[in-house]
Amino acid sequence: MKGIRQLAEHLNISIGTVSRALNGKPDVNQETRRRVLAAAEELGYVANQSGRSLRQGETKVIGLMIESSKETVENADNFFLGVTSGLQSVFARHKLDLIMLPCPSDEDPHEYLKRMVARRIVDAMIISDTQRVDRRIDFLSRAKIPFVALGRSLSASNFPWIDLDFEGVADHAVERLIALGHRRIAITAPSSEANLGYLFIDSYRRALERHDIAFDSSLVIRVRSSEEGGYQAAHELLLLEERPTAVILIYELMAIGLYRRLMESGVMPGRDLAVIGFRDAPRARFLQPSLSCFRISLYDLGAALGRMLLANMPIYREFYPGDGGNIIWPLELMAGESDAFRVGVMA
Amino acid sequence: MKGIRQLAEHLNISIGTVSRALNGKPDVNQETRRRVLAAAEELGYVANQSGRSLRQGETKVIGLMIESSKETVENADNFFLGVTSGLQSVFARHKLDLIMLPCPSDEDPHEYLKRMVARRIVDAMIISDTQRVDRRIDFLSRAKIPFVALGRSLSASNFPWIDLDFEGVADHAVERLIALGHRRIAITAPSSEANLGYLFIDSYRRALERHDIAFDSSLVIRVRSSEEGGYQAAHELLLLEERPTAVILIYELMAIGLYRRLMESGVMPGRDLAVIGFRDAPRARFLQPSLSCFRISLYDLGAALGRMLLANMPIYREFYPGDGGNIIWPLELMAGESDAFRVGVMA
DNA sequence: CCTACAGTCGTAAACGTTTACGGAGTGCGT
DNA sequence: ACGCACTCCGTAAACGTTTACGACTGTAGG
Repeated sequence: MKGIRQLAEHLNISIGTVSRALNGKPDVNQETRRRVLAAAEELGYVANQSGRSLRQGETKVIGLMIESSKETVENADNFFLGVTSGLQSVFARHKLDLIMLPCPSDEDPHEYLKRMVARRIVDAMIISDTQRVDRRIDFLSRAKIPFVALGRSLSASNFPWIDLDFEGVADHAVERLIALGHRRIAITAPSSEANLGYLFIDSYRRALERHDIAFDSSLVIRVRSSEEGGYQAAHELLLLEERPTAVILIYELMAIGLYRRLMESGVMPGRDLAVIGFRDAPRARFLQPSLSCFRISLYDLGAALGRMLLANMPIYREFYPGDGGNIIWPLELMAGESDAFRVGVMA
Repeated sequence: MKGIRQLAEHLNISIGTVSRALNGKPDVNQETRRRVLAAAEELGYVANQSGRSLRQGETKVIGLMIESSKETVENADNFFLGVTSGLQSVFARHKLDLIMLPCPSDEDPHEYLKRMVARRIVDAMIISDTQRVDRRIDFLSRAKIPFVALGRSLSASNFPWIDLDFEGVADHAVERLIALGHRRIAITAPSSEANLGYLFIDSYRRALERHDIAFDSSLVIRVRSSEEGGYQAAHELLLLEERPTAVILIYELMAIGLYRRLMESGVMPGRDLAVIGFRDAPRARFLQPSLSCFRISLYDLGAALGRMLLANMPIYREFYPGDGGNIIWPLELMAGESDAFRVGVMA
């Protein structure tokens, strides 16, 4: 089966009518439409995407750009696959397909994005891992490519994004720990330029000051957000002269390494040191003692991203009237055993 | 910047010449080519992929199909991101782009594949998670779409694939454990139809028989290949009347749950029960005691897949003369502490 | 009987490329 | 002066769709 022309010849109908029948246009006889659909099914005809895209200037494909930097590969922990399901649940309603565009680690993400967009293989883009200043956002805005970002950025004043509620998490974590009697609370921050670090630490600082606890920069541990980073964070914590009684992890995977290093020194998490993590990943779920951490439904997040994207595309806007604005995505604390003690009582 | 026509007008050159200049065709003046390339760079022109694909019937895009079933989402553990890097390292040489095609969990993988292929958004396919009988393989063969599979299958007698050396791993693990004095060795098998389970168990059985140890089907634990599955596997092991002294895990992530359940019953992995895993994932790296497991370089695997695919595409075949055949991918044992004891000596 | 109109369908142009073909110009040998 | 080879470039067709436009029916209303 080659193209629509062969299908039309096989039916003794003009190619225009066949196209209209397949695309559900109104001016075609019911009986004709039935025959066309049946023949298409039988011969396994599917429209050639190149021809269609060329004609109508759209591809019905949405791209999800993911960066395959070494750090992402080690840490992503199915984050993207999880989000993908949610996205697809929304896109399926409009016969849109989702493809993932993995940016090679040796290529500049901005250049990669430009290349993909210029080639017109997608109609719209979802970008993640936004940086504090991120040229991709300016580019997409200027080029008028519909997009939505997973993560805030300072690059443009007004663009569609969803971001996790880092500030809420840091705030909640600090309040919770203080309520449990902690006064000396450490926190980890990413070493990269990702935007989340600033918000996270700022909120932590404000929460402390609200309780008249002085901010101590030696308690902000800058390590990679990975298992190894967690190991190193624990190492640095143990070196502090006045050891903190609690630590907040910006990425819960770090808990795995952190636990390990602590136990090597005979420090028991959940008894000698309270630990709270952020953004639960499947692999941290089995820690012992179980980790208190802030969870997120990747599926729901993906669906929200999808709706917001479509709300920003003229053709689909009408279907998603309320989904235009930005979202700070709330997280829910799953209390575990890793911080279940009061300072001075058990420690 | 719209298309090649605008670029041509801007240069006062015919559109044919511009195209030839950009595509490195021989019959174009050096100076003209230089001007064209400069103008293209300046105006940010990139060829519209739809037009190009339509004309030449190829897209310069390779698709990597991944199934986002629940099990995959929980377990994949960046397996695909790792492989992706290797693939891209090969594809970059030919200006091929890789996209990932996530099959929605509610769609039949075979239908999804057909749809993607019919739409002609990719020139070739990499499929994974091959089943014992897998209609995708017949389809791709018949449709003459170049492809390569990650995983063997019985579906077609001759198609390009790479598969992990399950048999070698099971064999090696059994031999190693027997050398350490073990006689009663349990093994886990997947509950799904994936092909690997059969090979794994078969090889395990043969290795045992080689040492005159009777195959005991109660030692083959069928659970999901996940952390939860590991937990359950341990549970079942503990219920056996004559408890095994060693267990081989088909998926090392299971070790996390397994360890947990064992410790709950006071059974110490690496002292009371030897554990060997398969296909190391980053998240198992931090187990305590460290897990003995068979490693694999995802990058190298991806690169091999890429070469094999190109060797099966007429245009690129010449570049990869030796990469046509199938590969059984060897794995290397990384000895850890989880099986480092002799039966009867320490236990 | 004429007009209007709704329901169908065919025709052809257009989308942005690539490429086969042929033409214009130049240089060279006879 | 002529033919020939070579270099460079323009022309136009083709890829597979979608869709604006108009043509052709049949029917209803006047």
